[in-house]
Amino acid sequence: MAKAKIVANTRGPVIRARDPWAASGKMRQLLSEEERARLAVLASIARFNKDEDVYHEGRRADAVFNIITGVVKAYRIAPDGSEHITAFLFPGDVFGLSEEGKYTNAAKAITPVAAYRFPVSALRSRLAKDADLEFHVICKLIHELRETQRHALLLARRGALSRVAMFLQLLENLQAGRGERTVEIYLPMKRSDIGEYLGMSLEAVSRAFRALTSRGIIKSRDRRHLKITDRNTFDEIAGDTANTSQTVRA
Amino acid sequence: MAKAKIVANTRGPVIRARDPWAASGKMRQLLSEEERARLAVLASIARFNKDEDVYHEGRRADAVFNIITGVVKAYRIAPDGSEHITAFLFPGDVFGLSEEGKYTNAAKAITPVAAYRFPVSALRSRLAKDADLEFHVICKLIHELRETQRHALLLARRGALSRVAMFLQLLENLQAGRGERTVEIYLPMKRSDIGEYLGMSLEAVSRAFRALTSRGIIKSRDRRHLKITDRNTFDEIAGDTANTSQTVRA
DNA sequence: TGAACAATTTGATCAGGATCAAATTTCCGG
DNA sequence: CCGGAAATTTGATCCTGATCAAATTGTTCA
Repeated sequence: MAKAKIVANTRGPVIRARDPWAASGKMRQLLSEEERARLAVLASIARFNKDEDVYHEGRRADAVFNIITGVVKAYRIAPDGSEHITAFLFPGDVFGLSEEGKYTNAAKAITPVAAYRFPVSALRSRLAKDADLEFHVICKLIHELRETQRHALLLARRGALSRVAMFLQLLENLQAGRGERTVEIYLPMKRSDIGEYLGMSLEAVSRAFRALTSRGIIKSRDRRHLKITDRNTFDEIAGDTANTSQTVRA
Repeated sequence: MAKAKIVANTRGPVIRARDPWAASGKMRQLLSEEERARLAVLASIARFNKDEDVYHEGRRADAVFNIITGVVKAYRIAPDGSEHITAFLFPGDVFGLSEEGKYTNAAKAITPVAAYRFPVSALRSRLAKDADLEFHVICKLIHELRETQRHALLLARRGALSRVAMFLQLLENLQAGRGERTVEIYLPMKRSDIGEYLGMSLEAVSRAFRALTSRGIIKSRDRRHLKITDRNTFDEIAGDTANTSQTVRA
């Protein structure tokens, strides 16, 4: 388990929300200022170094995290030792929801990370008492569900270029949504991480980048910064199969 | 849009829940009898023939469905005309949650289907007033999120056998969870549907089945019924990378 | 019951990636 | 600023699954 330095309850954590309805184009906060305040009292701040574990599988899940700065990867180790990445988590993202007191995956900071830490028990009883807050959480979950389905959609896509392009699209949306209008896309993760997320080899990822570059579709400043130079072809390759579905079991 | 025969409010719909915490082994109902009763008054019953649309993309999302019997596939049509299946929906499953008044995917019955139909407006105001019920919905959503992430995991898996095996595992869990302890796995969907769900060609699906059969790992009675004859090798091939992660953005 | 069509299986070819190897570049600690 | 380790790129070969075709089997309905 991470030996995170818990920095005590300072002022209220500002749970900055990405637009939960991004697809609709409107920039809306998930939680109101007041709602955030209601949760604020529960949190403390934790910091993690690059490559430090936030928590790992099987660990008792006693807290939920909300990233302030940095990037985290959520992953699982397969019995054969290989690892699979289920998600990249960016500022604003919440993670660590557990099922029955155990984390079912591991999380590791891939850059220095600061995050709010919510004890799960407190959170639960708080939610139970606040219907309004709860409703927003539901909206959030539905949104997340959609994102995950998008990931599945991405994985179903054959063709390395398609996958990588769609991945870049995803990153771009994520960053644009948070107001980082730098035109440039930032890739905090390693090629091998991308490969695992996309279900392909790191070499294939590398080649896909080169292919996109040589075709003049993207242009990279260094290994972690690039911009899209040919929007049309890019979107075409990414397939742009827009949305996903919403389904729940009762 | 489906011209579903709405069969009016009969008695209360029994929202039969699959175990929301299946992984923990305990068989728990998502909603209590009483909670179900609270939702019951909102629903009517709709029936669909095999191959009939339940709803389709872009349609105003005025209702949520809860399957009583039959199987539904949720899918999207890509701009290039190809379709991708995002989920198979079985009895007990709820679907049709919309984002902003529009369905973002299509749903079609692949067998005759009966389902409860909940007008979305009524549902929403009901939920807003019932914190307890809402909490369970959250649990449900988290569960669904987990399932979807499992789907993503499945898609990331390379190797046709792995994918198909994992798919069968998924079906088995689903059916076992509902108490159908027939040992036999039932496949209500076409090979091409499976292929789309798994992101591979229908021929590859067919070959994977044959491969598993000739290796003595599964044995099929007919095209829609099979059982696993070699559990060990099966699990090994399926990779059994158990669980997934839980992540939400705030 | 058979014609017509849908679904599935099987075959053969081919391309995209995986994999193994090696050369470069980047990153860090000292 | 240097040396070593890690990350990335590049190369070459091989294999899996996509694709195109055709043969079977199943299903539906007159």
